[in-house]
Amino acid sequence: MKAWQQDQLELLLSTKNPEQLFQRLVALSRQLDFDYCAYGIRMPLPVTSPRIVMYNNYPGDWRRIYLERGYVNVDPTVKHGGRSMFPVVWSDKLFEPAQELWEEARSFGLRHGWARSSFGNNGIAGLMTLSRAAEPLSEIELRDKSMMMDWLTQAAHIAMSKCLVPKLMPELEAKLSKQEIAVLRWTGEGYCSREIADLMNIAERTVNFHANNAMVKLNASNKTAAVMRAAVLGLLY
Amino acid sequence: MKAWQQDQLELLLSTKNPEQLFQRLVALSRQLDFDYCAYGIRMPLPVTSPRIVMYNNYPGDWRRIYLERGYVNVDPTVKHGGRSMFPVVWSDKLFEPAQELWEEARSFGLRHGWARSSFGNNGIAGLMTLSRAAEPLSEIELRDKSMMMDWLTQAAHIAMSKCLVPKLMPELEAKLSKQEIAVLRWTGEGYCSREIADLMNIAERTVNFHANNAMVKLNASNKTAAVMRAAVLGLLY
DNA sequence: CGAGGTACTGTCAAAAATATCAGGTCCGCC
DNA sequence: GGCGGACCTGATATTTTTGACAGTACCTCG
Repeated sequence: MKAWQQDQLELLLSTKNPEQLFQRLVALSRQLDFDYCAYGIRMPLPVTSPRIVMYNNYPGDWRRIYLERGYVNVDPTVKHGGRSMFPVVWSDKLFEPAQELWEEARSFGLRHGWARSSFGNNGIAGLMTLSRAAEPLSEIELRDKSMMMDWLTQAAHIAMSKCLVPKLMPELEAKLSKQEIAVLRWTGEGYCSREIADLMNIAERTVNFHANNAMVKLNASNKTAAVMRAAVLGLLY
Repeated sequence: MKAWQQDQLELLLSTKNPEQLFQRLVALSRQLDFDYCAYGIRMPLPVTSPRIVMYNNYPGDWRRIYLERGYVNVDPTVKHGGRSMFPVVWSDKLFEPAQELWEEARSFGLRHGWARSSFGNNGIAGLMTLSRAAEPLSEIELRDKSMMMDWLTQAAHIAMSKCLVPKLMPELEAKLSKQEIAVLRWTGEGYCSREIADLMNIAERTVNFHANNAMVKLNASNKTAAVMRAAVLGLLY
């Protein structure tokens, strides 16, 4: 369990293939005495139906059921993770709004678990879940291991993001020029082209020109979409 | 150094006063053998000049100089932190683009340091910096402590965010209705009111009505600003 | 049962954004 | 010395947004 961190993080980051990367996460989870590891990652776009990818080593049947019934939209751990970076331990109370899911999960041996989300500067969100059938998570165990569990969550996020961005989030690779960024910023602040032209001491036509270029680069169909995309992708800071 | 985590995190979270909270961070930094601790937090709005708050226990003169010269806009650790959640160790190479800052910092005893940024689901960014005059950070030290440094970064982010949001980011407290969120989502996707009306099976006027309510709640002067604010604040997921 | 919140709808005129046309300079890099 | 990129500008026609007017319908909670 020693010599984690540096070495392990570099190893994770050097893994190009997401499946292979996930297998390494599973191995690390096992070192922390968790049979199951699940990692879900959500891209920030499109906002109306964010792209979500999930990896886990759950029993095949449970994987299928979870997917088929769209449990991801009900799962209280997912809901919690979306709103808070605070770790949660599975409990009856937590799963109260999703009895069915909870009972079924347990029937597959997913009885005791822990989950924590992570966020990056690019709008990508991740959720790490560690679980097992046998031993409940005691206070003492959490005291001893939570730091490594947190580390694993962070490491997984960084490595998985890096590995999945090129395929799943090509807009993130867009390079906006300084003027384009400035125009998008002011636009997002609510100023109209005319006002921005005054602020930047350029012609209104030029403001629209930059805005248009940004729209093309971000594959957005209008200014509002361009501003939003740039914003959620962290391109404006 | 034991019994960190749970207890400490709860202690940090229970601290309402940011200055007092920071003093606790300083104490924890000391336990990790760092004389200096600095924590900077950046609110996501307004995008044209994000509100930034900094806490540190640096010598008074250095604090003043850093502020006066606007070093925050030049500081390579800040720049790095804004783009990556990866930790960095201070080095000549890192500070190459800001020689002046680097030399002056060292003259104040800020010779060896480490920095790491953190991000939340609400667009708030944080940067933790741990530093000291005497010993350089060795590989071995990092191996032993980096996990706790990471933990401290995360904990500081969560605690500081919670503590500063009410004063610095009131928009974050806005509660948007389902319909308002739906309208903002589609708007951010680039659809115009007419199209959204069809998608949602309501009148165009109603779409505008919801959009307008969202604008009021978010204190935005037009739809574009409303969408952007909701997006960066993580209100659309 | 009334109050308050959410959802929903209508019309009209002014203001802004978008599409599309066609140009120009300045800079660093190969 | 040319080439690509960022930067800058003009005019016009069409679509969209915004703001301000004024309402109805439903549900929940006290």
